[in-house]
Amino acid sequence: MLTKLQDRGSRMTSHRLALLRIMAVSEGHPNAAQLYEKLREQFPTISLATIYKTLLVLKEDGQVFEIDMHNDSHYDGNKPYPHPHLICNKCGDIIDGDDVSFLDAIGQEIQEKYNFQIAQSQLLFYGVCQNCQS
Amino acid sequence: MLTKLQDRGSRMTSHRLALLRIMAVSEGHPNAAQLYEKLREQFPTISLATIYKTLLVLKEDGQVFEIDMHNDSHYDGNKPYPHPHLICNKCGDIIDGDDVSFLDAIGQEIQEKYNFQIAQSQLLFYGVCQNCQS
DNA sequence: GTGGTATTGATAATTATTCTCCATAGATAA
DNA sequence: TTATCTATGGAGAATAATTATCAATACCAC
Repeated sequence: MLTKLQDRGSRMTSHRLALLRIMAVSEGHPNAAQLYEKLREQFPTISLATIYKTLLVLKEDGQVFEIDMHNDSHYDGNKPYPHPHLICNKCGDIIDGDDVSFLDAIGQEIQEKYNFQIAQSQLLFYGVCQNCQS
Repeated sequence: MLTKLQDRGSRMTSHRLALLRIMAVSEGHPNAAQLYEKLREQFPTISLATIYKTLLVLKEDGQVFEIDMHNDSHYDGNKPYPHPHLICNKCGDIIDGDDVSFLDAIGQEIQEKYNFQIAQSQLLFYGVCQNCQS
């Protein structure tokens, strides 16, 4: 993971390593502010701007996926490959929708019908999650 | 369309009618600023806040669909039912991806596998459109 | 170690969207 | 038609996430 960064002329710093670790370990989908709070425990002088800059680098690297929600992006570092996200309107939880087939099928269909070269996708389903239904 | 509004206790005004007409007629997917410019031709004193307020009402009514792009929402008034949007990274065009099957299949799969009640969806595919490939 | 350069932190700037508040216009009933 | 009640409109301020600026610092190849 760090070789990928260095190949692009980027440097591996303690901040970036820590952010990568948090993204890889944490189960959730934090936003910039939440990452900021977590990193401040280890690096009390870290700036919010640094979070955004680091996330930008990691996004370009494909190591982190941005879930572009309305005026509040969240980030997925566990599974940076394209997959749907299920967002609960009640508890706000973001559930990873891997295990969903048809994705390749949809991609292929769009490619053929519209002659559109897909580079990335953002599939968000809003609704009510299992826990909030009871 | 206007009865729908009135049922909810909303009033049909000349501004709203004009905005509905523009949304229904125009082929594109304008954002708030673009709608503001178009409406200013007819109503020079209209405010940008009015655009946002009207769009909010129409969204709640289901007459307009919000394409929630990064810090710049665009709106779809032609086909307010859920369908994918193909966004070209080169020319910025937004293409309607109706005619795409598998959507119901994906919805059903998510419903079953995750026991998730889908209320709305936002399916964005980023890439290169047909025109920009040549 | 040293030097060149990417990164950092503090803060200002930007930008889309929302809020506030009062004036006005639309609907309803007499 | 007129009076009245309430939703809507306009102007500008306020909000909040994100980005830009820039001097100081830390990383890494040599």
